Amino acid sequence: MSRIKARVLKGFRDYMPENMLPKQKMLNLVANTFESFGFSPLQTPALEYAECLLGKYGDEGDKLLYRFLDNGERDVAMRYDLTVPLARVMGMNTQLTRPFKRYQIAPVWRAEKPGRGRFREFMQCDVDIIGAPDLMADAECILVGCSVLKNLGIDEFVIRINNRKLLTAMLSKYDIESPEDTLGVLRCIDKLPKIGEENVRKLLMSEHSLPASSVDGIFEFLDLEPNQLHAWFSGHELGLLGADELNELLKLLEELGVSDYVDVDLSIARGLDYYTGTIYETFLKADESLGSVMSGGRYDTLLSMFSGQEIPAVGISLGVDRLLYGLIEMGLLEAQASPSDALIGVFSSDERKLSYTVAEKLRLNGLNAEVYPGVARMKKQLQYANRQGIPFVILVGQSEFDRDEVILKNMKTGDQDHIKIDHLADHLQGG
RNA sequence: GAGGAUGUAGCUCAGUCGGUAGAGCGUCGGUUUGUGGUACCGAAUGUCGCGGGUUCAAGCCCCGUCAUCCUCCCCA
Repeated sequence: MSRIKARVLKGFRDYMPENMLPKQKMLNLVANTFESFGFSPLQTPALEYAECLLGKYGDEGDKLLYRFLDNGERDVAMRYDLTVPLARVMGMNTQLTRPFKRYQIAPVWRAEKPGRGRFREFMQCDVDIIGAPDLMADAECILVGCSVLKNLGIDEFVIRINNRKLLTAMLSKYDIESPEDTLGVLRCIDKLPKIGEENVRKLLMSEHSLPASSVDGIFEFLDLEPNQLHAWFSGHELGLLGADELNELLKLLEELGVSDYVDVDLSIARGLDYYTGTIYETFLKADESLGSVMSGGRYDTLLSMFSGQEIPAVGISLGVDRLLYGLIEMGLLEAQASPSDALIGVFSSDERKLSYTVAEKLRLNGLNAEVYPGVARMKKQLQYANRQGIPFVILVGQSEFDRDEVILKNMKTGDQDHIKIDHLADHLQGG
């Protein structure tokens, strides 16, 4: 039999146990936090009709879809994010009670060129509120995001918020109206923290051939305080609306007690073009170079593509992999090869049933316990526990069992003691 | 998609002037047949990314190709 070369596709990864265990811990906590705010889980198919996804992400986005004909010649594509499938679900289930609050944690696929921290398959984790035009919904998304990070043990982070209406209004003030120009200029402004004001000015003038007066105006806008926005946009309806929205949101966030985590940053733009109002990105102070770990915004027009009517929507999305990386980097989560609290060794075939008895007893007490699957030399069994990072090994032979005892060995310190079987779970739970 | 760098043992890498390969770590075995992680002893391991060319001779030189990493780009 010829051997097949073992390999995975570029941009795709195996998720090994040592990473999956902390990741699942994190995701459980995230899901519980979402549910504590009344968000319900939703699951949608990996594969969608291509037409359901096309035209929602901009021209670039369409090119990044994994798209092909299935065996029945149907034009299909793998989901690119979780927001558009949600919009599709809303279009198919118009009877759903609104506001509809759901969360979804699932992989998405983008046929991008993979790079550092960028993959073709990655996990997204979204919470959205559909059918709530009030800014209270925007504020709630931000509040949930703060709770998630705090529950994960992160306290040093900043959520930068902005409003697309302000950006659109500001650009139209300088006669930048076409979608391509708008996006191009926004993308340019988005680079501000990365490349600095001078370079952004140069880019705006060279690549977008903006007059110096417009560029000056753009930077004047970027330096405005929230309370100056209203005056700056005087007479400009959309701009005034955006200014009011932003200030009202800030007031709400104050009421919710999360203002300390929030910063207004008028240069935040976000890549996807379906955002219509509030937008936000979140950075960990410990490592801002990680990029945004949580972002999103309001998209009041996207749903109309499926339902024919405008349904307001707002949501936030966690960068699961980045967040996990950050948590491990900050020492808040540890890589872990095995979920077991204890390994029960086996001395002989005659004594293995004793090991099974002890293991079952631990499981009934809510502990994770595994019996070594074989009658190997004790050296090998201990070595296995050691390599898997299992903190305790329990040895039980007939002589110990006859006295209702086991040997409990702490693999970190090397200490071992005879423990009554009835007290075993307490010893393990106590650490 | 554009530019740059790198591909040699499971991993990290060395390899001189072209003369068909080496170290450390890891793995396996032993010192301890009911005790790991530290110590000591021993062993196994290669289509030198792939294809072609130059040469008496190529890991090394030339051409092509593929893969990986970095930068630009874009994002989560």
